[in-house]
This record gives sequence, C-alpha cells and structure tokens, in this order.
Amino acid sequence: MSSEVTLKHIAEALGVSAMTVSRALNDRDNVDKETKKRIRNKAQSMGYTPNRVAKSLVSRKTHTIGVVIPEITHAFFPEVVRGIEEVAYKSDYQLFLTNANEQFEREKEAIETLRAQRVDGILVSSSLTREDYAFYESIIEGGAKVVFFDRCIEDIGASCVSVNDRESSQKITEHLILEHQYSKIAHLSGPQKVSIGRERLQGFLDAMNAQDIPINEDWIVQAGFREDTGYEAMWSLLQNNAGNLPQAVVAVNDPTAIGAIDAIRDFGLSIPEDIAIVGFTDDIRSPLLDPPLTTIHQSAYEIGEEAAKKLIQTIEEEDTEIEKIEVPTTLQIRSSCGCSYD
Amino acid sequence: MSSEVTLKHIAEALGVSAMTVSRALNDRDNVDKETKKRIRNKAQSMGYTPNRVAKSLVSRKTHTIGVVIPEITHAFFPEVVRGIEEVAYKSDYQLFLTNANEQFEREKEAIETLRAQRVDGILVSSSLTREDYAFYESIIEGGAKVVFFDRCIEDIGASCVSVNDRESSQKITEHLILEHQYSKIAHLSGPQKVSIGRERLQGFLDAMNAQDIPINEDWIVQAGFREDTGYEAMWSLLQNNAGNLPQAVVAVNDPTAIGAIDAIRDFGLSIPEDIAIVGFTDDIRSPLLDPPLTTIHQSAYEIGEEAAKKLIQTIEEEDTEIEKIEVPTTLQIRSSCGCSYD
DNA sequence: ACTGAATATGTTATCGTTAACATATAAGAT
DNA sequence: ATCTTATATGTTAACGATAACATATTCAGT
Repeated sequence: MSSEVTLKHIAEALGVSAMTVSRALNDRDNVDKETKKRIRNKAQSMGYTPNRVAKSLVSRKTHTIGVVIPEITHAFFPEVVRGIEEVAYKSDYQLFLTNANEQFEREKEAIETLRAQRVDGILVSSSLTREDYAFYESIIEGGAKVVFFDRCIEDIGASCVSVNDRESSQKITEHLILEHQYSKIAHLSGPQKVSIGRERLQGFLDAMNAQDIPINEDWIVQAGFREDTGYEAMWSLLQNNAGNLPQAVVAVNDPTAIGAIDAIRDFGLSIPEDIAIVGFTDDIRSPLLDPPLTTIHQSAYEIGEEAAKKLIQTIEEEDTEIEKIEVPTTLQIRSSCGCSYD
Repeated sequence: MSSEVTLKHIAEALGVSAMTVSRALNDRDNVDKETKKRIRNKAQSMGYTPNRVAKSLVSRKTHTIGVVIPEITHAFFPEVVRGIEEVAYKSDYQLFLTNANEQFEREKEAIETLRAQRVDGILVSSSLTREDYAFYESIIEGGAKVVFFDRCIEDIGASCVSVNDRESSQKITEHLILEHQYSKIAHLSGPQKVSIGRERLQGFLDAMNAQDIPINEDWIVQAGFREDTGYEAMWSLLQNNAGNLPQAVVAVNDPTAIGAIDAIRDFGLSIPEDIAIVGFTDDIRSPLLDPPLTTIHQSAYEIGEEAAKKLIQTIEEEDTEIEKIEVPTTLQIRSSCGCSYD
C-alpha cells in the first residue's frame, strides 16, 4: 500500500516548508488563506493521504480500538460487534478485530499484538477459564484501557458491560417454578471461572432458595458454552441420574440448550413433556427449534454500544469511574418450557 | 495505552546502545551471547513491548489487513471473517474490520481510513453497483493491494474470490426440473445491479433453456435479499398469478426464501405439496425450517480463507497473477423441494 | 609481530508528521 | 520614523525503531 505522496513532496512542489503544508491541511488559522487554498488543491491533485502511522508516532494515539471476542460464528458476537462498530464509527475510531476461538492462549497473544499496535483501548470478552487473572491485572496495572463485555473479569480495575445475568437467570428459573410448578430442576452451568458462568449459576440458586426448593448437587453439571459440550453434559446428567431425573433444565446459554435437546431426544425422552428446558441468549435459531426455545433475550447490539461508549470515555477522559454497566434483558417465552406458543 | 518502555530505556539501564538492544531482541547473530541474554532478560523484566507504529514507519509495512464487509448480522459474513481471521492469524497479520452497512459512502470512507492506516492490503465485499468503478480503479491504479470476495467488481485489476453463482443457480434449478419434473418454475430474483443478483438469474435462465422450458416473465419477480422483501415479492407473485401458479420457486437467497415460505403459507398453500421452494446460501436457520430448506451450500469460511490467502500472496510476492477464484458449492438437498429428508 | 578477517558494538540518519521555538514581513500606534 | 504587535512562514528536534555505515576488539594465519 503505497500512497507515497508525503507532506514533503507537496512542500517541494510548491516551494514552501513541510510545516506550512501540515498547518494548511490541518486547517490551522495562522496560514495565509491563499497559501492554504493552493496547498489543499495541490494535496488533492497529488492524491495525498496523511500517514496515520507517522501521526500516531508523534501523538501517541492511534484512534483505534482492539476488540477481542471468543467466538464469531454464533450470532451473538457479530451483533455485539455491530453495536461497537456503530459507536466507534461515530467517534472516528477504527476497529481491530480478533477472534480468540475460545482459547485463552490466543486471547493473550491477540492482546499482546494489539498493545504492540498501540491501540488506544481494548474491548474484551474473555475466554479465560482458569484462575489466572494475572495477565489482565498486569496489563491494566500497566495503564492499558480495557473494558470487558459479556464475559467479564471483575475487581481488577476495568469496567464491564453485560446483562444482569444473575437476576435474569433467577427470573427464568422462577418461571419454571412458578408457572409450571416444577421443583426438580437441573442446571447445565458454564465454566465457573467465567463471570457469566458464576452469575447464572447464582441466579439459578437464588430462585431455588427463594422458593424453598432443595438443591440437588447431582443435577448441577458443568457444561461449556457450546453445543457439543452441552450435549455431553446433558448426556452424562441423564446417565448418572437415570433413577431420578429432573423435570426441567436451565442451560447456561442457547447453544448448550440446543446440544442438550439433542441429548434428551437421543435418550428417548420428549420435550417439554418429559423434561422441559430453557436457555439464555436468544440465539437466532432458537425460535425455529422444535420445540421453540424459551430463553432470555439479551440485546447484543446494545451491549456493544455501551461497551464502546464506555471505552471511548475511558480513553478520552481522565479518571473515568470504573463501572459495571448492566443492559436489561427480557424473558422470551416459547414452548420448550411447557408454555404454549405459536 | 502506554507501555512506555522503549529500546532506549533498556539501553540506558544496561549501558549499551539502543541499536544493540534492537539487535539482541531481533535475535541477530552478531551480538555477544552474554549481552543478548542480559538484554532479553532486562526487556522482559521491564515489560517491554515493541512499538509497531515506529516499526511500521521504518519498514513501510504494518502487517495489517483491512476487511470491509457490507453487513455483519447475516451469518454469512461473520463466517467469512472467521476464515480470513484464521489465515491472517497464521501468517501473523492483524485484521482491521469495517462494516459498511450496505452504504457505498461508508465503504469509501472505510477504505480511505484503512489506507491512511497504511494497511498492507484490503479485502472487500462491495456494496457498490456496477456503474461506479472509478473509485476502485483509482486506488488499485495507485498501487493498493485489493482482493474482492463474494461481491466482486471485475476487470479492474484485482483478484476475486466467490462462488460460482451462475452455475450453482443452474444446478439447483435443474434439480427441480430433472428430479421433480416441475416445469412451471418461478424466480424471486435479487437486485440486478448486484452481481450475485444478475448471476443467479442467469443461472436460472440457463437451466430453463437447457431443458427447453418456456419462461414465464410474470413468474420472475424482483425481491431484495431480505426476509421482508422476499415475503412481499412472493405475495404479489401469488396475487398476480392466482389462476396460474408455479409449481416451484427458486429464491435468490435463503432469507428471501424464508420470507416467501411465510407468504405461501399465509396464502393458504402448503410446501412442498402445492409449491416447492429452494434457496441459496445455506443460512444457519435453513435446516431448522419447516420444511427444511433445500439450498446451495456455500462455504463462507472457505471463501474467507481463499481471499485472505490470495491477498497475503499479493502483498508478499511481486507480480502475483490476478485471479478469479471460485469456491465450489454443494447442493444441499432437504425437503422444501419435495425430496424426503430427515 | 603484523595483516586480514571476523565479531561485537556504537553513531548517524531516516521513516512522515508535528510541537516548540525562531524568524521575517506587514500593519498599526505613537 | 520607530516601536509594537499580529500574521505568516521556516527550522529543529522529537516520536521509536532500524538500516547503513563506522569503529573497536579479538583471533587466526603467515
């Protein structure tokens, strides 16, 4: 990519100094109107494009934001990215997108690279599953501007945008208890190192406790976030509890629920008659499933918007407060929970 | 983002020159082993991150690729991006992602910005209509490395990666004719300004002509690319041809087909008994539809991979050939065409 | 012991832009 | 006519890394 035309070239062509050209093109006022016009015309005709690399070297700002997502195929993250994109575009920031593919090693590398690129800030939805905050602690300590979204790492000095996972999880669990009188409820939980894994489990427990329902530890199984891990977790739950099956399952997210649905079917049971199930996320496929999946609808776009706004604020203003921003959810009732829906 | 530690800092801390530090960290061989070790340890302990901005200024390479997509919500593009990401990651390139939101003005701006960022190359799926080459011609003329994907602009000196739309469209139409003996076939076409709209219509016509089936102009209706436009187009087709309905419909893409299915149902007809329908794209929802949609499966991931490979090759090697790369499609038979499928 | 090569290090200039300071010219005030 | 002040422009250095060239030091070969 070689635009090649530099300030110097323009300066030489017009017999002025590079500085004057710089001033003219940046529309400073202490440049003669005539000269300014001449310079700008020349710049135009020579096809000048300012070199942001050089500019960044001087200003120590790149006007770029790094985005690290753990996954790009399922609809949620692209939608978040769209929200980020929109806000970034309006504030004239460019986006560096990196997909960590659910591997923390890649996430780390991505962030190293982004820092080497001197992005002004980073938006992360972490794939971290181990107890290893050290990496984030050190980069935040080192002055990096970071805002987490959806999958947050808390109490390490960074803001975070997500839905109120705990409350939403409680809400959907209570729907099962109060509307359908289920009391034997299982939970396919996410990794406990990831905030949404913990929060959603907590919400589930809150609902059970609030309704005085005893909790069966055997029915709380660690599933990942994906379809295949959901299938496996559900399958082992069914196997290990053959004599005492739950009436309903709360899955940590929709892909997990989708996998679980297959497992339940393969086990020879029907949904929601034998086992009801609910998810979380409202995946684009969820209304089309058989039966359509009852889930928590979260506005991915809005999460993206809020995260980008907060990050840009953190970049541009001194001493911005560290916040935990919650984007509201809605309960999306369909029929996998036992409700009728069309 | 301030890593702050520079070569100079390390140099001062150790009483050597910055150049020696640079050499040591880049693992050049003419540096004393002991010194190298000392320098590397120090760099590590001081938390040094090389500044790519400065590096780029010297090398005139940024090791970044700009990606411009017209849309990010539709599952297709995120999947393409994943393919690009994977190849870029392996070759150690970073991605600048921009979403033009189907607006050519934004696409242009995005590209200007990417060039100012001095990306090494750009991957574009254009929202541009055919009439307006000039912009791309001039930047390609100016030495920009560009590879188009999916929505291509041809014959302007850039490579292009896409699916063989025309042939694939013919293939799926012929499936309706040869396997199901339909002869009364309608086409919900895409906008004729967009290459895939034109190509797919052509493929449809090719199939009809090859099998000597007369074409009924009333059954060729312009639909957009979206669900809502698909619904409208199908609805008006049904209304306007109430006395003489087609037996089957070829839709320009899956969202259009999804809209059309609703329209057919709302009109009181059943699928595929009264009217069969096929799509193009293989949307993530298509196997879940009722009935599951027969369509053309295009490997978005592979399109991304090929495009990224070609671009990196164009960047790194002199005089790479300009190619039109076609990624094969497969006919994804389900039951909306009248086949049985489970 | 002396030359030539190899090894290890330092110095200077450069990439393109801009901040900070310096200078020249014109216009206004006394 | 001289001194300010404002306006317009130029010069230098810096951002951080590195290529190109320069200089020490060591060591083998004769």
